[in-house]
Amino acid sequence: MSVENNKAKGQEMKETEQLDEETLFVVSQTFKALSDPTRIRILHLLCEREMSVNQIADTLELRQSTVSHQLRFLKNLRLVKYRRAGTTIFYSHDDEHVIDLLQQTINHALHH
Amino acid sequence: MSVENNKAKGQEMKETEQLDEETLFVVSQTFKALSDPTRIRILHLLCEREMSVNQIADTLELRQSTVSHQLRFLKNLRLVKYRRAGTTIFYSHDDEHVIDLLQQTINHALHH
DNA sequence: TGTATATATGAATATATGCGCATATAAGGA
DNA sequence: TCCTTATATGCGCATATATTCATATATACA
Repeated sequence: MSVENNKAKGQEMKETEQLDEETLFVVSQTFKALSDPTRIRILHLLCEREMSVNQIADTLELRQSTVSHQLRFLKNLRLVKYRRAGTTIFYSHDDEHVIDLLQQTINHALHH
Repeated sequence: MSVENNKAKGQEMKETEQLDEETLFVVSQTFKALSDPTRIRILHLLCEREMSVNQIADTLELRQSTVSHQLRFLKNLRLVKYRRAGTTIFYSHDDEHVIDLLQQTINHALHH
């Protein structure tokens, strides 16, 4: 968790200072989550409302296993959460910051 | 390339509407550029000032060829630009939006 | 032209990633 | 309990990616 660097001091990162490994890992993981078209489509769907695995698969025309695999990926990074209702599991987004990054970038791309 | 979607109308993306392929591609490429620790370190360096290939390699303790390969990647996405000075080539960032995404995410990671 | 320095590039390799199939698990109902 | 539905997961394949080595290119200068 803590390292022998600037983060320990709890202050702003100075410009030239190098990033500590943990920060580098977290940042790269965050962007990696958003670097795959399938995951982007899933997260974009979940921006608006929770959906079951099959609903997502049907909507995006993906195999159930593909969706499940990617949801596990997103769940491990705590970008989505879920609730069970009988045999159905509803997923929803769980990281406002990441959703924000996604929306910003989508809007930026749409407006050239 | 084009789909029966909303972007054609040139209006804001409605919530549930699906992303067209081109937008999906641009967005995923953008995040992919930021998903690698080496590229993050390079871009983070270039946030402050322009640097030559060797300066980057020395600072980050990377091989010259590694830096050069990644700079080509970033250059192809127009995230960096360069200027030549003799035999030395100075690189600098060239996409404020992407630098913004990076800074946001670094700060978010640093402040938990 | 020849040498030195800086950068770029191609090929090879190792690793990571995304997907699909088949199957396992879990919950609900007859 | 058996059957059905919904979801999760292990494995393997194909492909993508990052890095390194060796070498090519480019510029400056003697």
